[in-house]
Amino acid sequence: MVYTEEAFKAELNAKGWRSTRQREIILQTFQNLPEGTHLSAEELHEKLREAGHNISLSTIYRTVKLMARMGILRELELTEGHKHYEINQPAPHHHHHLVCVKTNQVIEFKNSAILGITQKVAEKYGFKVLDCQLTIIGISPEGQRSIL
Amino acid sequence: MVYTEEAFKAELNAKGWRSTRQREIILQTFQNLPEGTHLSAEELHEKLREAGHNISLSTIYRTVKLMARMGILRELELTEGHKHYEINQPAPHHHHHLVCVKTNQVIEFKNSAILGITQKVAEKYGFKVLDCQLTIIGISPEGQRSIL
DNA sequence: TTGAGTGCAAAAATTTTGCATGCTC
DNA sequence: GAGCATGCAAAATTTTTGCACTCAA
Repeated sequence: MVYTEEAFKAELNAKGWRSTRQREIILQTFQNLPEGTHLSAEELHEKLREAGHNISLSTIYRTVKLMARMGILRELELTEGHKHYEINQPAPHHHHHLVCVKTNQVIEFKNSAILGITQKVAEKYGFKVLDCQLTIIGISPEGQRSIL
Repeated sequence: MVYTEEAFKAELNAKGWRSTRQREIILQTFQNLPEGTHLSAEELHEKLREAGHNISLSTIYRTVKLMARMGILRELELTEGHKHYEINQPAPHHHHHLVCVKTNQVIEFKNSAILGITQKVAEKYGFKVLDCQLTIIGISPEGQRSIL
């Protein structure tokens, strides 16, 4: 899935919002990230600065929230203490997370059954689905071995 | 599932931690909440104060984090902007959440297949499971009707 | 007796907001 | 031209931490 600038603009305009340079850049940045990479607001800010784009943190916060509400980004709250965002990929690339409470490691996994469950539940309640996340919290093999 | 004071103490001691009045009270408070109720640190603080227990916010933050790491509480990050905690119920009571990005409403649902998927994934990676949460983010019927 | 746990206040970290200015529609 | 979006700084919110004191093991 590659959102073209035009499609993005059309979707924004349809809701009365506007296409801006900042929003385009942020979308492109997320689309060019290696699969599974997720960034916090601060990390995105830094990455943009490195690329020569001075976009304020306020705008970043406002934009990622907007894009999450549009279903373009997924908002992840894993173990790092702040929110992370990543591109919301459709079915074959869609993944979920396994999180260790001891080592804080995060493993991604895919499972095709989850989407089916999600669609059935959403249909029952009349929801339009933007994203679904199965997060498994547990203790990794390394964590189980550690003394603490 | 009702954790007795003794079982709680034993589990704490087994890891070198201690059973304290504050920890007992917090556990009891969560256990007496109606099913599906989740509280933020601040809400728990207020609830404890109402019940005549003056436990500092610091202790509350430290305790809920500890209990989440023990698997006694689940840490939820739904839409409210801060973490919420609830008792981690075993299978028949275990539930998941459907969240609307427009109205912020949260619906709980149960699904027995999720635990099976979780166990299979955890086994593959050698994880000991503490909790699993399928969170569906979408737009509720009311949200779809709203103009904004 | 030892050191883990608590409370308090201060600090840190993260996110939101008011307002003047800029830019899209 | 109207009003949504941005940037900046300030504020608000949420969470963590240092330290002296308390209490469980």
